[in-house]
Amino acid sequence: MKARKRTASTPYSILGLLAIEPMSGYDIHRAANETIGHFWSESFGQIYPTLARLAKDGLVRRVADATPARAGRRRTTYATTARGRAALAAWRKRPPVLQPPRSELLLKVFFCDPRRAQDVLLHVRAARAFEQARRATYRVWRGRIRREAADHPSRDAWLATLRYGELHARAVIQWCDETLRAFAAAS
Amino acid sequence: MKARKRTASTPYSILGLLAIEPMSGYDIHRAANETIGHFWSESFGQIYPTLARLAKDGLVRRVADATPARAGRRRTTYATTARGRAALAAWRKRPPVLQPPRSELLLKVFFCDPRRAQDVLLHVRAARAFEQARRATYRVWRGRIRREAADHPSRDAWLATLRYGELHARAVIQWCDETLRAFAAAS
DNA sequence: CTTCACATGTAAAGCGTTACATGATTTG
DNA sequence: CAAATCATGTAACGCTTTACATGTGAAG
Repeated sequence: MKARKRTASTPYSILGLLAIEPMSGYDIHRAANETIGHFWSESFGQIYPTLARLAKDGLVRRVADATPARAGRRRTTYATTARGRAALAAWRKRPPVLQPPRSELLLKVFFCDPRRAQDVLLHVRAARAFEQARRATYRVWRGRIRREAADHPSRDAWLATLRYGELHARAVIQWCDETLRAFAAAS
Repeated sequence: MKARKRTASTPYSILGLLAIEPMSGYDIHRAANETIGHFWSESFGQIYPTLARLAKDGLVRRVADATPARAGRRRTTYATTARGRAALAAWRKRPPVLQPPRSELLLKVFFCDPRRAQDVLLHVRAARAFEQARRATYRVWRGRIRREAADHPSRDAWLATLRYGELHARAVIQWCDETLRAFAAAS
């Protein structure tokens, strides 16, 4: 009779997406990439088994396809149930578990050999380019939210997570610039 | 004859710390928390088995204790070998694998019910307090590096990772403030 | 004499990705 | 008809944490 672990937020990420709109597993994967991709990710290997479990537990249910498959195999669309939305609300209230941060880039910087700094600065430049590219993505997303979700009740919440991405990208780019300058001066 | 996975950076984080100074497994855990803790973490369950494997592979070796145990069980101190340092240098050159970001806080914000926004804003306030506290830690660390590593060749690299933490904390705090303001205005 | 800090290690379980298997339909 | 896209699902593997097991010496 021990307290089980219950840390996994994968079921809730799925529940949350289905609460916005009924979707198939395939859609969930795409929607995750296109909306919460800068701070969350789910693979098919997680999505399909989790959907099956949620359905068994009565937190989601199969529904008729609103948008039937355009091509390929027959799809299975899921929607949340009242119990599913209640579970989501309860999860939302619980304080988020902050996962230990892990940045291999910073690890390489920390263990950087000053005589071989160029090896690592290459990675810093790549990181800068990556964040710069993401900034462009964020601009696209911002336009999409403004156009397609102008009156949606969750609009402000979506803009807030987007804003996080922008501020994060700005901070990373500034850090890359400062670091590149500091090591250029040193060499 | 397939290409094996080889993603794990745990052995390199250990190798990197041992390259700075010979240490025991217990020390590695503490050093990780006190120097790279804002972007990396290792648990004992990883450290001890990894140390054993690295020793077997000849990348680290047991050495006599420089600082013998002050209390408790006899400790085992490890140092890097030439092969270990070579492996570390090779790893440093490889582009870092960027791990999919996962922020449960942002997930809760994204799936926030606008009518129950207070539930989530509580988490935002906690996150702000957390980052604020970390800022104080960073000030302590900065002083320690200036005092104790003034002439260490890796000084600039260590300051760079510290600077990352500071910029990150600043960005998060700004985001928290903006978000709290936006939702206060809306309610 | 009990508690705390030091110290090492193993076992189990959870989480997550990757690779693989399968298959239908559209597009070139 | 080949390739791309849509779509679902399983199996294997690897990484990491948590819990447990064990034991010592110092401090209060």
